[in-house]
Amino acid sequence: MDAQLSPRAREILAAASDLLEQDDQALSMRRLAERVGIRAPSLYKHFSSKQALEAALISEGFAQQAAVFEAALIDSPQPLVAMAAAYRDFARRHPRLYRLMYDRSLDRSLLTPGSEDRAAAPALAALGGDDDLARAVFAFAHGMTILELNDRFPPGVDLDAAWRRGLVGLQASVPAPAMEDD
Amino acid sequence: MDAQLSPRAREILAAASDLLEQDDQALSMRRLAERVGIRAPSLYKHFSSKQALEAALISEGFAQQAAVFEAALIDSPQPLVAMAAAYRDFARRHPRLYRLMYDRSLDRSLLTPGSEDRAAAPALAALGGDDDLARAVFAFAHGMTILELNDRFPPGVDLDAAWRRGLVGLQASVPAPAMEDD
DNA sequence: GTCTATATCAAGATAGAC
DNA sequence: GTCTATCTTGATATAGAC
Repeated sequence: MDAQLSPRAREILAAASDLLEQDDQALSMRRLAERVGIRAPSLYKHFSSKQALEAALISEGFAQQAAVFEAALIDSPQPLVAMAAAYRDFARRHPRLYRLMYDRSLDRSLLTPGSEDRAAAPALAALGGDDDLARAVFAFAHGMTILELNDRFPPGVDLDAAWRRGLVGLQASVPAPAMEDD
Repeated sequence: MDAQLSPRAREILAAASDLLEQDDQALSMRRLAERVGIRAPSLYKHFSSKQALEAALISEGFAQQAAVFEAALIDSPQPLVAMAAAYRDFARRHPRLYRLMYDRSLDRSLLTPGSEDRAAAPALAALGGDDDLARAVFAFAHGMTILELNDRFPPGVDLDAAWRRGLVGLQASVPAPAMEDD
């Protein structure tokens, strides 16, 4: 992944990834430079702008999501359930990256081409190619996830139960996988 | 609503509401003061901080949502469908207020007491008091809404269809309203 | 590819006079 | 309740030397 990045740029990106998860304001060009051991203006030799750097982080995030979703699709007898668990888990492990990826509009011209689609493909496959249903499931998963990150559910509630309830309802209309003898 | 606010504070709040929807960075204390016709430091005689002012905007937003949801609950033969339409409509009419209300954690001690619960109550009633299902429906509605605002669906897709698909699935498990002769 | 120096701009907030 | 003056802090980014 990110084959077009220089080794130095990759080091900077790794440092940015660490910084991002520290706290909401941690990722500034100054702090990133300090972390890397150079001065802030030098960063611009590697990334043309902060936005470009963030786009690289986002592309990496999509690649990570794609990997875990593909694993869920292959390994599990209930791909959608496994994918939902993986979705929530990714966001809880990287909450600020998740926000960076989903809280705003994307300038897709800055992303690694195809990275967003690759993350979405396994879910669409699990849903039998039904686009409307895939959008509804995506919305449900994102809603559960971001509302949890934003503390919008009362403390102590059983979010697993809400996830199950939602997935059961949405999944009712999924065509069953084809049998071997069909 | 907001009975504890002075008339002047209410004027300021109305100006803040206008400014907020102008663009993402429009609501600063300086610009707000200019809009109102005073200097920025004077605002602090009316709101103790920018956060307090934002909390007042958020409380107002919840009150507006409560009003439209209550209307949907009373007027419609399909309250959940009507509420979903009202939910989406509110967010599209006030996209930046909607983001302010839902994009981050809330300091609920700054809100008008009960405003958040009042907005949630009609949906819970429409769902027969099933908390898990209410959370799933809330997550679906928020997800559809915020992903639309963030341009996360391909251009030109039929979002009405995705809304219907989601609501139909989730609603399958809603207990039917009691019949007169039950 | 790194540096120093700097431009440019913006933000929230406080002190104290009137 | 308004003002002026100011504090404090922060940000992204560029120019040009080495």
